[in-house]
Amino acid sequence: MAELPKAYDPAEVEDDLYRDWEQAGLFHAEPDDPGEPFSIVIPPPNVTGSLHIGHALTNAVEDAMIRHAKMHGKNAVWVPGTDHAGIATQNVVERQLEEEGLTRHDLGREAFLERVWEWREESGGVILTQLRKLGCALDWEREAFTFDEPRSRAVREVFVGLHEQGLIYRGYRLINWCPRCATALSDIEVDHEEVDGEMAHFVYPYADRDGGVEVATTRAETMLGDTAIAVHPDDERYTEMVGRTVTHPFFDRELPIIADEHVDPEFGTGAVKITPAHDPNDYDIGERHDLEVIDILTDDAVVNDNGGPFAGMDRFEARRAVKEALDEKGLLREVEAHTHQVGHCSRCGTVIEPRLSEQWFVEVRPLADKAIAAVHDGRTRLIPKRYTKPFLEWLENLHDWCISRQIWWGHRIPAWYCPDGHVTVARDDPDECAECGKGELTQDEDVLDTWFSSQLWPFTVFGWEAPGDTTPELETWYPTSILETGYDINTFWVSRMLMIGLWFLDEVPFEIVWNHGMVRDAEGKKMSKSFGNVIDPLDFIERYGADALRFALFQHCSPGQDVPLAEEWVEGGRRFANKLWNATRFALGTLDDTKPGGLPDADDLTLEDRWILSRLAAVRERVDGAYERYEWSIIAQSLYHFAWDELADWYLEAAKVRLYGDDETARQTARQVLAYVLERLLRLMHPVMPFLTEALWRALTGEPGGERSLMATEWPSEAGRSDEDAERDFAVIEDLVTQLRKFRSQNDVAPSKRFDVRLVTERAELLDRQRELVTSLAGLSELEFVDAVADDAGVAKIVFGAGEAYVELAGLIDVEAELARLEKELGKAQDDLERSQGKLANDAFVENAPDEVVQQERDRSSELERVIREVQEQMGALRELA
RNA sequence: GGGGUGUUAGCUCAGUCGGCUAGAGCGCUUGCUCGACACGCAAGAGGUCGUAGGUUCGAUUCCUACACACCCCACCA
Repeated sequence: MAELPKAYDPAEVEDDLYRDWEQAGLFHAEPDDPGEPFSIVIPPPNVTGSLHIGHALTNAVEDAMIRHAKMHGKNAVWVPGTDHAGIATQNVVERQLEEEGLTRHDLGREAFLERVWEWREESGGVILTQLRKLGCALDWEREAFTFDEPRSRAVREVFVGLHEQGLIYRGYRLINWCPRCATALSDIEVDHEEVDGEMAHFVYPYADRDGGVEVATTRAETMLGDTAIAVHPDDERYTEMVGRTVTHPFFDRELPIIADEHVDPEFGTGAVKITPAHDPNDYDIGERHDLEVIDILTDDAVVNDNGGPFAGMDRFEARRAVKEALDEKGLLREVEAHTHQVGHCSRCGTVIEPRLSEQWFVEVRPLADKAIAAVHDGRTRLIPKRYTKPFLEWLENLHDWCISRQIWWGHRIPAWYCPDGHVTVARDDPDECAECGKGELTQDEDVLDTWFSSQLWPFTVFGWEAPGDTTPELETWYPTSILETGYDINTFWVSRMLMIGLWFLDEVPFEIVWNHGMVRDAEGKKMSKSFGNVIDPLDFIERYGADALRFALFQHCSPGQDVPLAEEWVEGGRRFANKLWNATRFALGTLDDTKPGGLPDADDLTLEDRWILSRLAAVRERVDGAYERYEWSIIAQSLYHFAWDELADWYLEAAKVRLYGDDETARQTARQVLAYVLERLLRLMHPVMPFLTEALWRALTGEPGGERSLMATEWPSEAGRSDEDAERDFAVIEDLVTQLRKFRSQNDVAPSKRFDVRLVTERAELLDRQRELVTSLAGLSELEFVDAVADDAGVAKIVFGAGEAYVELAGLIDVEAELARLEKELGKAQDDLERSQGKLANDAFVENAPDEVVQQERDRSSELERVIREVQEQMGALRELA
């Protein structure tokens, strides 16, 4: 094998390795492949997107799961694909048009859609290419798109099916309207944010007497659509007013005062203005009392003709104008500051307008009930468990789902209207009205919520297009083994997949929902463009390597916990990769032609061999356990600790005695053990750092790659060998060596300077056998075992767990030089102390400086006093010696 | 308003069933070109485990209350 370069250069190997795996078919699986089925479907990223750090986390984790499963001999498949992401994608293309000074309406529906498809063809696949950079073992032959032909057929089938079952209906309802996107949204596409606003109080004058009813509102302009005043039925203040009317200040309209349980008498004046067209509660009240509904806004939230003198004003402009007009009429009472929650469009941030509108809905209750049952009886489990409760509560309180969107990019609603207004919902485009037989049908202009198609993902990717469909893929891989995703889309996506999967396939789409956290910056803050703390994973991959990024993510990733990420962590990942690279380089330089294989005869194993094999068994067990619980941080940290601290720092150093010695048998034993341990470690690490381990494994084993890749090897389920005796004995060595090194460091004995040690120890027999090891690791010349050593100023006594070590100081320490050094140290400390005490003696300082600063100075003084005492003691001892 | 999470070293986090001297990375200090690695080696400093109680032989770990921080959900104008 060619010699490895001195440092690991990820860019040099990553792309080639990926291509090699792919060409060898290691990413691909067929239903009839051997092994227990294991499947994951990728949370399809938006075609618009480019890889962000959240994708990197999800996909690194899923990749590790897939590689782990494959190494366990499972028939593992990971299906890639993208989401057409209705509004998000449409917005992107609309923004492009804007730069050309165009709107989608200038192009018209067809040309616009062509344009979006074009754009998707050009740049829509970028994100998938980026996933390759991360190392993802995705089965590219199975790539799917939520808006491709097979998926579209399934969407249509599901829509028509639910409609036939009466679970999809069209109706006038109050929905969330985004005036910028000009479309309806579902409840969860609205983000509530606290906003500082105003609560305006004003009076509706009674129609038939003096005075009036005071009401309060944060959205004054809605009063243009008010059609009643409501009070609580038991509110005595208003009892006699119920049934009377007030007059509208701007219109020739009388509003009845009605009684409704919904009103909270404690809040405000206890009287509420009712705007059925623009407030969900008011709408319900309007239904109960059969109130008139007056819509006062246009699609883009401008006051319409119903707003009389305010028509043409933007809603916020109208808000001010209405208040002014009320004030002029002497009806405005007070305007108080009021912070409240305001809904914003989750796609563009525009303030949402509740609005009455005709839309398509899914009646979710029956579907949700099935999902609830599945979670209750454990057919689907959420990890961590704590997400279960909010998940269930959400399902229990679910309102019907508004699925129609007034945009163009998406699955067109398969409903047609005849001139008489009859509705035909059909699997195939109809020629005539199902009700009256008339032709000249026009299709509904709207498209479906993007989540309506992505909810079908876990089975449409396996070929499901209609109820009853079965394919080998479905039979093998559905339900999927695990659904891994951020907790932020449990409601958007996970819940809907669960509901619809149960409804149409009568089976949960996944047994486990494993939630990772959100990637944060180094301070634990949310990453956002406005903060400027966004990390670009591709940039990091380029600079540090995919494995370094992956490792940094894994290190902090445990169920449900947010993952802090900073450049230093990724740098740490690269350092670790480099460490392993160099450990392997060392091995290659010393192994000669020895390839990894089995272990030598147990009789030939030395203490350090038995120890590292035992540690290997331990880390393997720990990693296996952590995999069962998906505790990535434990997996990463255990591997790190084993590879760096135990293998590199201790075992390699210990093995050098034999590897560089001249006992051929011993050398061969060391080589075999080293090759064995390293090879097993690379396997254990492969799911976490696939590129690095693959490159090193090929160098180590001489295997050619392709089908004979590390990726295709078996998980080392039996690696290592537990050995308590070896662990206990090696701990004695570690302890002694560490204490001796400490002595060396504290006394400034040069690392190259060897010295003699006499030991008084209960483990003389062990240490005598391991004399060479100890001497080598601690840099000793002689090791002598004695029964006792008399107290003597010239001898240092070093205590360790199994006894004491004694070192002659004479000749070891350069007394003069050491005294000079200490003299200098003492001088500096005394100067510092003098200055510090001077400060403290200064009353002005003590009086005026902040308490903590004064305290700091006091602490400093006493610390300096302590240092001075210690240095003086040391100098005393040294003088005695000289 | 409801629900949840967290509070451990300067920073970011581990800490499995309550039990040896509470760990890691980064940062910091000191010394080292020791035949893999200065992307390194060795040694070190640094923690009243948020506060107050309780259970226990023993609590960072379990319970209660409180404080602070963060997150999610929610149609009180």
